[in-house]
Amino acid sequence: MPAPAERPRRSCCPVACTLDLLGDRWTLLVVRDLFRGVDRYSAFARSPEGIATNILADRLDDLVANGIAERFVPTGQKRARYRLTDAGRELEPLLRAVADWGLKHISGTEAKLAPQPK
Amino acid sequence: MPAPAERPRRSCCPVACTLDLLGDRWTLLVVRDLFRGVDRYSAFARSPEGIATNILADRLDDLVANGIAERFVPTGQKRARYRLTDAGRELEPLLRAVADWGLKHISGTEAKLAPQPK
DNA sequence: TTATTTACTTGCAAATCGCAAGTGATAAGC
DNA sequence: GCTTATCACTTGCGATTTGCAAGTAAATAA
Repeated sequence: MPAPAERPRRSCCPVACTLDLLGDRWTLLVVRDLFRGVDRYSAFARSPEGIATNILADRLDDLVANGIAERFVPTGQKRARYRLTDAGRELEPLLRAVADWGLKHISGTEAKLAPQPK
Repeated sequence: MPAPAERPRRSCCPVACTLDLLGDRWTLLVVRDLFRGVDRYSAFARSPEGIATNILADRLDDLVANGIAERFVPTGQKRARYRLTDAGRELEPLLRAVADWGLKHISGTEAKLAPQPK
């Protein structure tokens, strides 16, 4: 039972609807990792924030269900990987705005966000 | 006991830290209303998403505690009002990015965000 | 002076979170 | 080829948070 998933829409406001998909403490961190090129389950789990594995599984499912990320298995391999969809990639300005605000207004924050190395 | 309040910081990532303050389903909607000039408790509660009053009280407290909004009582009046601080006003690009993404990628969303009519 | 509204608070059940501990498949080492 | 470690999850469960409904005291309106 995922958290930011298919709930009844609260209003037709684009802010409210986007928050229905991304509005929680973890989803955007997974998206941030996807932007950094993280693509394996265990790698997301190793991020410094220490997401619990059940939550990670939920969030990845949500992101896939909502068309922001996709799960795939590279040919010749067996283990799953994740990558951003086009819609997911278009979250970059949003993510950047979040990072910029944090850098400016929360002391002790450090930049590290880089565009996908590839 | 507010939700997105003074928790131990999860990491020094500006995205994570910003999410510690704004990462839930309601906080940014209250900020959106503040941008629209909504300033009274009852008016926030009347927004179409229908925030529960206990949650509204919590979120307003959080926003004030985190320096994003401030509570004030106009001279000659008795009832409280709320307004954005400078830091809060600088959330505009973030809010706009959230709205833009929703408008583009979630069907049925309608724009309405306008700069504070002042 | 009485009735409304406003700005909250309180109680409580249901949903979600976060931790710890599995589990079975895959890959690595010998 | 066999053993061991890693990976991608799932499960259980207590603690926290949510969301609904109802209540309250102060302020404003009638």
